[in-house]
Amino acid sequence: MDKSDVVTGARKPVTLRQVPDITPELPGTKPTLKTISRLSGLAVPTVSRALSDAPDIGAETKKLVRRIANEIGYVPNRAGVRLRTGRTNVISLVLSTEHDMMNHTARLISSLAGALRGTPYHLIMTPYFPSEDPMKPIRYIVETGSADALIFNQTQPDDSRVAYLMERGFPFATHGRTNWADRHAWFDYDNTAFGRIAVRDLAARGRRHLLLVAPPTAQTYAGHIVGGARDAALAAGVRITETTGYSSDSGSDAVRDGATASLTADPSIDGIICSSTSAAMACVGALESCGRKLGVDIDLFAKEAIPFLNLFRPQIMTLKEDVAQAGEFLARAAMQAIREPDLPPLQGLDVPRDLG
Amino acid sequence: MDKSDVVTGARKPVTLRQVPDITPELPGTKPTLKTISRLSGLAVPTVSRALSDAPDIGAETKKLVRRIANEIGYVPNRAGVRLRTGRTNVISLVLSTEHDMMNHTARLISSLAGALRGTPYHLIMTPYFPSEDPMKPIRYIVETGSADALIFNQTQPDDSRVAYLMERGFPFATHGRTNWADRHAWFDYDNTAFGRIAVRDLAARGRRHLLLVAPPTAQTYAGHIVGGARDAALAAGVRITETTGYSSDSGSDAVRDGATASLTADPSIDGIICSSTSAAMACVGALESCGRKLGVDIDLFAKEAIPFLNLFRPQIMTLKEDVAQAGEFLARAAMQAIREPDLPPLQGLDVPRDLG
DNA sequence: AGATTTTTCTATATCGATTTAGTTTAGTGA
DNA sequence: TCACTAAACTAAATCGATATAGAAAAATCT
Repeated sequence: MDKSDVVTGARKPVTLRQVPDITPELPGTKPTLKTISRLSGLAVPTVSRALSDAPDIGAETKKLVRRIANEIGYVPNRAGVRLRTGRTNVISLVLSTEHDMMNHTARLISSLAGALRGTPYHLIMTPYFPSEDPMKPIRYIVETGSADALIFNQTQPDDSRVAYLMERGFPFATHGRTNWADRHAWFDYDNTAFGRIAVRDLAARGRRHLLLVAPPTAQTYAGHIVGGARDAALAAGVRITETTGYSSDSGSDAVRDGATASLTADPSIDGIICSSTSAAMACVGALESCGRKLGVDIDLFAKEAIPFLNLFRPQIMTLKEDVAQAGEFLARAAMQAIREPDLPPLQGLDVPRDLG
Repeated sequence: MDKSDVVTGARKPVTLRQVPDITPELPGTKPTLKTISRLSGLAVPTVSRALSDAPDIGAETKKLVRRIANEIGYVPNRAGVRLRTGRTNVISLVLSTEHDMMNHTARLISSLAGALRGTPYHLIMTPYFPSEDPMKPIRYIVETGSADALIFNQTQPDDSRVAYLMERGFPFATHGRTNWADRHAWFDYDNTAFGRIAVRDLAARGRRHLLLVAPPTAQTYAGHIVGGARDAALAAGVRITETTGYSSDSGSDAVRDGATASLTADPSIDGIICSSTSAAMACVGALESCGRKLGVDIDLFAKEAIPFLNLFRPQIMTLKEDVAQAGEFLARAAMQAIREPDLPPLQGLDVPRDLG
């Protein structure tokens, strides 16, 4: 027996009559709840509640309303919803405009956008410039309520943005972990594994002294790479030199010059580990200018988001970071943080497989 | 004499008294016009009109209202404005998720975002998938009114998106021209000049038979490149072969295979022109696999958004396309299309300077 | 002086959706 | 049969900003 047949003491529900008039009054006018109200003869709030499947609306009524809504192509007005409920249906991707980040970021954007297809959420970009306070865009979004959730990257261990958002209970997901990783949503590439694999594979090729061109130490993942590399170096009995004065984010020229200096200062270096594509290209420039032969008397191990480096030099040893996976995960994590704030936050680690 | 002193027959304006109470009632509550209304003793519409500098509000009143607004950090609620006026303060960048997302688009995004800083406009991304109708996202934005203007690229001569938007009078700006270029806002790289310079520079190096790896013919700029190249080829007396079966957008593998076939089929080819970075890299792969020596018995001329190719192979002849300039221009063009629909649309051409 | 004009402000309605507090109707129990 | 309850609605208020119409006060004109 259908639940809707059990009517015990009830007001007569509306009869499922024919829709009187489908043609909208003004052709250029978008349908609203009022349009459906007029067409169905029901009050506007009834229509609203019917569409949101509220328990105090009759089954036949819901069916009628949904049919009309479908036929006239009703889509809720976002400004109306936002004004009344505060829900924006917007997820903001906050990103640095630093160019180094950009090819990575472009992939992230497209995968985030893809994951939000079919959901009511839109993706907006809130850029900030490396020269200004990273807190600024975050505060702006939270204070103006211009998004339901935030996604951002370049996390630091004691990231002030994360602290701020957790304190306020504002939904967010990060690309990269923090000291409070157990308490918020994140997705991360397993950079510890990257560091470990890099050292192991280089050691397996007989390299004994590795130059590690890591990210700036402020970033959480720099620690991961260094940690993984050190562990593996101990195990394999190889030596590691961490760069000082330049990092994988320093820009091509700085890395090239820095690496050249490092290689000249210590000719025993026979392997390089790079955490970014552009740093890897700069290092190739450096080692070739020092007269070293890649794959012969020195090896280079690098991480990349796009299969590019092996077109550049087939000898480079590479590990792929699947940014598309990150985007898809972060979109889901952000939506869950919005809709189910009490559930444990989604967390995901992309563990690279060593194909070497 | 101050204009505000000329009071000829007027209602007594409000006295510029001290603000009675600055503390907002509930600390977590964002200030609205109502807050300013309460603090100033003025009606809400008066406050609104004062802030928008309406002519029927007294100078002292405006000063008072602005001061309070500043002190309590008033920011207009976007949903309120949007609901009432229909203005979204949003500009949508519509882009394909497939294309050459890596360099080009990423730069475009960051420069667009930069140009919109300090304006009330936000940038949202509306991606579409190559498999689906390019009209779909456009129609969605226009019909749901989710942006005030659109920006998109990959224009075709008789672009249906442009036709649709012009017909409806919806503000937009394109990266790339169309048949109706005189009637809408656009920014374009002068690809005719690119084609011309490429041929001339290759001819100057003694190359006599050039392979042109152009974009898909559907795109407007493909015609420009081909046109420029043909003209210059006539003038210089060199031969041009346009690729068939593959274009600069076909993907690295397809370009590599195609170019290999072309070079094998016609060994007289001693120069290649590429309109994209990835195609250029693929062509290098092809020519090297044919045993040709870049810069010695064959030359390659390519366009790139980021100085990358000369790290890859210093012998590649390159011309730079300044995408940042495009982003900045398109942002301004879109804003003008919104605010001054009757002014002639902004149009800009980036003419490359030949440094060869 | 009285009517008119000007300036400056207020009252009210509105955009679209949703929440809260009723109201109607039909069936139930005594 | 009559109060009582449950179900299924409707009415009114609200979110924040703004457009429109109208009202109050001061200066000007006749």
